[in-house]
Amino acid sequence: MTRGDITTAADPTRLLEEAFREAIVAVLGDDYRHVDPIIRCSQNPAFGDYQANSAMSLAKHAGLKPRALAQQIAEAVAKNLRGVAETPEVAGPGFINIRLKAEALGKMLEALDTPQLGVHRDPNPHTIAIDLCGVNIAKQMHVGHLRSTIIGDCLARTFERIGRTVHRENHLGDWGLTIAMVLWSLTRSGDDLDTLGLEDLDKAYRHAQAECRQDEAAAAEAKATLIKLQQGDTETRRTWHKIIDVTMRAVYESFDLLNVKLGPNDNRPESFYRDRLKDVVEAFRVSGIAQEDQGALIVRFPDRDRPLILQKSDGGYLYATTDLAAVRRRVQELKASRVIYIVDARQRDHFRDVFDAARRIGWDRLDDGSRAELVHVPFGSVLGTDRKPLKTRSGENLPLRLLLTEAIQRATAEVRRRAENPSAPTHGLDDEALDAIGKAVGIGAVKYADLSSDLVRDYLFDLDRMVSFDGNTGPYLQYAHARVCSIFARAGVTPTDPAIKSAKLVITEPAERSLGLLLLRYPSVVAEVAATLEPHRLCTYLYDLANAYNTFYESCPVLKADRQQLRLSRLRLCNLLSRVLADGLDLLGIQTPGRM
RNA sequence: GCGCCCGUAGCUCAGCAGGAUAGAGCACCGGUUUCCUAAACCGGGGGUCGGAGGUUCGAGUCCUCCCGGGCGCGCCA
Repeated sequence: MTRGDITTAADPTRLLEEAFREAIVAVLGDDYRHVDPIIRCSQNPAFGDYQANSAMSLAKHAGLKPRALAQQIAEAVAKNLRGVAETPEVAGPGFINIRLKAEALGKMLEALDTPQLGVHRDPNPHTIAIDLCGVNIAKQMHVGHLRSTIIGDCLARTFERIGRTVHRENHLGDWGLTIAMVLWSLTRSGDDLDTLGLEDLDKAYRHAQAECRQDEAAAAEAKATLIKLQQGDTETRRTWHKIIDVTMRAVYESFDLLNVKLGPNDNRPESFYRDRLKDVVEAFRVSGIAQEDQGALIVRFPDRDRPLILQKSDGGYLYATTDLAAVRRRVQELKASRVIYIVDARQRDHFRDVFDAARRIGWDRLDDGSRAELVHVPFGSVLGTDRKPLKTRSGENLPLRLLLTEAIQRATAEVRRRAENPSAPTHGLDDEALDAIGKAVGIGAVKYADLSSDLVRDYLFDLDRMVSFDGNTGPYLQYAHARVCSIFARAGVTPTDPAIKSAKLVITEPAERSLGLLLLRYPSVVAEVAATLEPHRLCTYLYDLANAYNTFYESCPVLKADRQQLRLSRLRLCNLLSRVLADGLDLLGIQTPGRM
């Protein structure tokens, strides 16, 4: 490995790709310089650590026999990989299997053992905007906001981890007729606004909505209130600010409880765009992209019946109008090359229309002429164990607080139960400490359950399963991490001890090897999540990693290793593992208590 | 009616821009260990990957049709 390999030194896949590309060129000629060598991790250890799968398709293209070509590539690549891998072997229809030398594996792991943990920096200088959370003023947060917030925060952390600047855009619903209905309802009732809580606002919201639906006079009053709000009437504005304060105070508490990196600076409410809506509509009108139809202004698309409505026949604007204003700002002012919407899958059609309209008018174009990627990350509903969307008995959305409180209670109960074991490191901790751990575990459980399967699928909110310390759960991962911490406590050394930090990593046992190979995949997994916007890939990886660690720990003595060199090597490996685990969990927004 | 999404073990889910005999967890059955270790680890049974065609050297993965479930569809957000 040369000096120039500093970034790839810890990433065998990249190293192998290079080596194979050269080998392919050596065998087939320069025309093949840009083919993908198709390097994959082997599923089965019997086939080595990695495999190159390109020979089969290349053979067809070049008119050669697959196995014969594979043999030639294998021979050519052997030279490039001297010192790194054993002699590559051809198997099956033309797979080339590669097994890393233990020595090289140790070196790569040492190269991974940096503060960056080998994660590559994304050189793209543009920012990324993530539309997430989207709470409504005067409404409690419910399960629908949960997913958007958790997923958005996770993706934001991932992008920040690879060096991108992220704008978290909390597109608050603080404007429009629904808000006006609440304001009207509150002024009429004459309640003391200073004593109002979010539950009261929530109630007013529902009552006002029901009343306006049935009673035309009420609807007219609400509309009048909207006009007062729009015209800046002092009293109305005062009430408006008040309900925003009350709502957001509770929302910030939820953010804090959830351990998401969101705050007042991330608020970009609908009202922020209110002065821009006229321009949006005008731009579409003068460009001819939008047309009048039955008194409304709409955009038609050649490939679908459904039009996008920009302006109602009464002159009012719609949420599509605001969304277009937001796209424009995010690309042109925030300079985002990716604008990502974390919104319920049911709004797929809406975003398709909005994005297509934005592209047609060119609002996805950046200064340098490139086009920003507008992408909707759709997620499924949260279902109860009865397979129906989570609702309260009265059929309303389940408040987030209720749901989180129960998760925390369950987790805390389990933490306490385990603390009764005299050999548990948590034994004898006071209530406050145990509660703090229970909170981290409960929230971690909810988040992991949310992030660990394909986002578009509906997921079952099953507390029994998600709070369990066994299986593919948040607590299992946190537990694996805590166990590593406890080794160091027992060893009486800190992970930063120079003897550990500088120890040579020696890979001997199979379990050690599997763990090492898995650790080396971390940088590419992070990159993969950033590319695909699929956090569950990271979850699966971390779960495999925790499993590999538990197996290693079972079969490889650490503190009682028979040689001092091996002991230090394994301690260093443990430390590396714990940091990768903690780093990965942090990307998921999950905390890692030292004991649990 | 039009459109979108989903269908993998009893249950909950993976399956990495098609690659070797389809993998986990839970549950079930059996074993090891009480250990440097916080009860963890190892093994087993269980699948015509919704169905039928097609493309390919190779399909759970791509294409077409069908079945089943969910969701959306002009002035709410």
